[in-house]
Amino acid sequence: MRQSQLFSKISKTPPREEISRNAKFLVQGRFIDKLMAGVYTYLPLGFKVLKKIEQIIREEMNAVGGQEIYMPALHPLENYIKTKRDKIDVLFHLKSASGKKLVLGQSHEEVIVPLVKKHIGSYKDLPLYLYQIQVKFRNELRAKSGILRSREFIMKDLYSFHKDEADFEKYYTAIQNAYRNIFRRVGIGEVTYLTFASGGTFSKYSHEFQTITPAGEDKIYLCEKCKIAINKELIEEAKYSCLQCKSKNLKEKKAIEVGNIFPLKTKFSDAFDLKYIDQSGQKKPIVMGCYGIGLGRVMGTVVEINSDQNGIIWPKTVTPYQAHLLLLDSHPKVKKEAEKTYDSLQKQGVQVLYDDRLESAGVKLKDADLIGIPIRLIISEKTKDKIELKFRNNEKLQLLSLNEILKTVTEYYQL
RNA sequence: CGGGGCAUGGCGCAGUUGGUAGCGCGCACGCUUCGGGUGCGUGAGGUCGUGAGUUCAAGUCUCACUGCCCCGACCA
Repeated sequence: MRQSQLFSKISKTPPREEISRNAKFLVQGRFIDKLMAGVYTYLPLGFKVLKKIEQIIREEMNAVGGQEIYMPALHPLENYIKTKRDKIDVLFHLKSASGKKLVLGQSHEEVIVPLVKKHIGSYKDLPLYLYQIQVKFRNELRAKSGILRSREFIMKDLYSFHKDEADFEKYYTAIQNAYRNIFRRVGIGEVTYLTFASGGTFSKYSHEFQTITPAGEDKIYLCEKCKIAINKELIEEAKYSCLQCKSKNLKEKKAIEVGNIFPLKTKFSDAFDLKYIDQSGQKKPIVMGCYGIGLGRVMGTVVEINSDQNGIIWPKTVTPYQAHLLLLDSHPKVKKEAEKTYDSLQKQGVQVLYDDRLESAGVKLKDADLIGIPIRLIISEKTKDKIELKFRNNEKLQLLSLNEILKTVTEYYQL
C-alpha cells in the first residue's frame, strides 16, 4: 500500500480530550475515528488490525470444535421477557414499523437457544459448540477509555451445549486453554491472568481473563505464585486469600477484562425449554456455557501493553502491515530504488506500507514510530545501494542488501 | 446516575473591564529543503455547541439544554 493513497492522513496533534493511550495513538494514527462516545469507525489501518485479531480468535475457536455462524443484531423483546432480561439497563429498545417491540442484541442467548431448540432432540446431537463474531450493542452509562468500553462493538461469542455438568467442565477447561492461546498470540499473554469472578445466580464462579494495565477499569487481586487472580467482587468472600494456594499475599492491580467464560447451567435452557432425549428415552435439560471476547477491547489493550511515548509497537501477529518502507529522498534515482524494493517485498508476499509521500524525513520517521509497524526499512541517499532495517522495539540499525532484507523479513514473519 | 473539567476554522489553542474574532499546524499554489515534525511567500477557510435572556452592543454576562473527557457508582 502506498501511504500517499492511504485513507486518512495522520494528525500531528493527538486528540485533546483523550487520556488513554489507546485512544490517543489509535485516533492520532488514524486507526479509528470517533463518531460519538463509545462508537468508532475502523479506518483502513485499524480495520486490518481488527481482522487479524478476528482471524486468530477464529482459528482458536475452530480448534476447539466451534462452528461459526452469524446471528442478527435485531431481536424480539419477547425472548428477553422469557429470560427475565428485558429490564436490564444496557438494552437498547426500539420498535418495528408495525409496533413490535425490539431490542438490539447485547448478547445472544435469547437467539441461539431458540435456534438450537429447532435442531436438537437427541443426546447424539450433543455436545454442540456454536460461535459468531458479530456486533453487540450495550447502552453503557459511561463509555470510556477509547475502544476499551464502547456502546457498539464486535464480539466473539461462543455458546456450548452439553448433556451434563461433567461434559461441560471438560469443555470449560479446553476453552480456558484456547483463550490463553489467543491472548498469547495477540501479544498480551504475559500480563493476562485467569481471574475468578462471581457466578451471579447460576454458578459459584465464572472466570475472566484480565490484562494488567493502568488503563484498566477493574481491580483484581493477583497471586503471583499461582498466576491467577480474584476479582474485587470476590475479595470479601475469599478473605484476601488465593483460591488455589490459600496464600494471603495478593497484589492489587488495575486490569481490563479482555475475555470471560461463564457457566450458564440450565438458566437459558429452562427459559426456552431446551431439552434432549437421553439414551434411556428421558427428557433432560441441556447444560450451557458462554464465552466472550470483545475484539475492539483486545485491540485497545494490545496498544496499552505494547506502546511507548512515541507510539504503538504492534506485535507481529496483529500489525496492520509487516514492513514499513520509508523513502527519505525525492531524487529520482533513490525513488527508483524504493519502488524496486517495494515491488520485491510484495512479490515475496510481504504486507508492506510504502511511505512515498512528499514529506520531510522527520515527518515520516515520527509517523512510522506512531503507527508502530514492527519492521522499518529506509531508503535514502545515505543508504546508497543498501537498505536500512530497524525494529520498532529496538534502536539498532542494520544496513543490508535487498536480498538480505527479503530474507530477514520473510524469516521474521515465517512467510 | 452523582462529582469535576471542557466546548472558538479540519486539528491544537488565544481572545483583557462586553465594542462584531486571531495564532500555530494542516490545506491550495510557488520556490526551497530532505536522517527526527525544513525555510520563505501568497491564498482559501469560522453566523464562536444549541436555545432563550440582559444590553445600544455578547465569543465574553445570566439561565436552561446538548455533547465530549476524567473520577465514582453500574457492568447478564
